[in-house]
Amino acid sequence: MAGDKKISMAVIRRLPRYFRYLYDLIRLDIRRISSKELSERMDITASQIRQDLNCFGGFGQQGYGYNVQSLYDEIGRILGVERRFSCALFGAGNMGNALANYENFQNRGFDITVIFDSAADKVGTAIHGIPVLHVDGMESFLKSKHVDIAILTVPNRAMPDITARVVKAGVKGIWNFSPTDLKLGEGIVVENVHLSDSLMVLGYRLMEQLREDAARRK
Amino acid sequence: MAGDKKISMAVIRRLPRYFRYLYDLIRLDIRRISSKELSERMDITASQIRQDLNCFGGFGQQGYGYNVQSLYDEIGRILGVERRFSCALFGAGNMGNALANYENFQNRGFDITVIFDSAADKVGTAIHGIPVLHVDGMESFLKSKHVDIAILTVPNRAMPDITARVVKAGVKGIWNFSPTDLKLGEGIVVENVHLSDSLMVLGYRLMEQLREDAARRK
DNA sequence: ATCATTTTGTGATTTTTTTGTCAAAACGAA
DNA sequence: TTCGTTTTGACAAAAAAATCACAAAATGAT
Repeated sequence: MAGDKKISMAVIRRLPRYFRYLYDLIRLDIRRISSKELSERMDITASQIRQDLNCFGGFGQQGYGYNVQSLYDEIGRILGVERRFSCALFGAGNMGNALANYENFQNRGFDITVIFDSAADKVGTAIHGIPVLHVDGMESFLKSKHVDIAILTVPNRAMPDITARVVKAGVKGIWNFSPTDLKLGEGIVVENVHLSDSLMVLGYRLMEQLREDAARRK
Repeated sequence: MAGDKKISMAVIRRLPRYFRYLYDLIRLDIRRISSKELSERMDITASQIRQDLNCFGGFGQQGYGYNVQSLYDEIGRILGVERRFSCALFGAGNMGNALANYENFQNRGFDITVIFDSAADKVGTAIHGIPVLHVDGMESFLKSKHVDIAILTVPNRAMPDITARVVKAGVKGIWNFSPTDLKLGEGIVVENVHLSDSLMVLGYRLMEQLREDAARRK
């Protein structure tokens, strides 16, 4: 049952997907589901589903399956959706703007409380009601207000400086949108969103696919 | 040597990262590098680097290491950076705007040639010089102009319709920014960017880290 | 209440991925 | 050239992840 040996990252990264599918089921008013049926919807094996869920405890019932609502609640609890994190957004450029305006994050428990930038025409304004402050003032801000997560959408060249200062100020989580890989000490959690890497992989796979299509059509 | 047995996705997903590091080395005017030194910079094992690179052929030289420039060129060639893809962006919201304005994608060979939206106040305008057309006209547009990739940043509810139409129009690659998982037939390449999944994983890992910190401090 | 059916949880097995190891190749100093 | 050093490429071993397979539990129809 609820064994407490280290859960692998592969499993963790699948949890949000389960969470989304379960939410869909709730909206469809489906009350129970077997690993088999879920596996068909999600296009993974039933065995994997059972194994994944069992990392956290026996949520299912033999001969019945899983109760959708309570499984949803359990996964939500594991992912900590009820918890709230205070976030500071660095960089009010294109991506920064998009993130600041994206309400879903607030709904998911991530509150962007402040935006830092260095452009004179942005400092003093507000985006989606969130004040934009000059990045020079980050230390004093972070000293008075607790911030859990720094969301980094600053240009590459600014990354080393900003990162070092953010970490020094005690921020423990980083959501990184720059292509830079952050090499940070123990105790800092970094989650990267490398859009250009993703795009390059898409390009590679698409080329491969087109090559395959051409070969078949030959 | 250049064996042609299927390259695993795990390897492919690491290539853009090698590519970035090699570019950094070029800018630092470093001409040659051993797997050992690269492994220290990238924080992976030298063995993995050698194994990864050998999937595509013997780029290195014993006693010398790898020539940075030619390795960079090789990986670029594998990733197809010289190829150009024509892209259509669907959704001129926050994320759509950010992507349309992000010049790096154009530089990487992905040309956004058109933007589709359904909002009356957006249709007819241009974003970053790219015309915004009404989504109703996508079929006729896609019939006359070839489009390789659809970039989807439309609301969830619009996804099923847009996806079906895009695929029907012959688009072969999809860069998906919606939380929806696309279940499409063979021959369509989908690359997902699930921002909220990434954020949830960050939240989970951060919670875990904070718990650990607390335990140590106890 | 009985029993055939469903379906989980779990240990075993297989597959995939990563890491370790070393002979052979190339280097570069003397 | 010669020889000790460096470093790859390839293979072997280990670790991690996914899948299989089945006993045991619960269901639900009769």
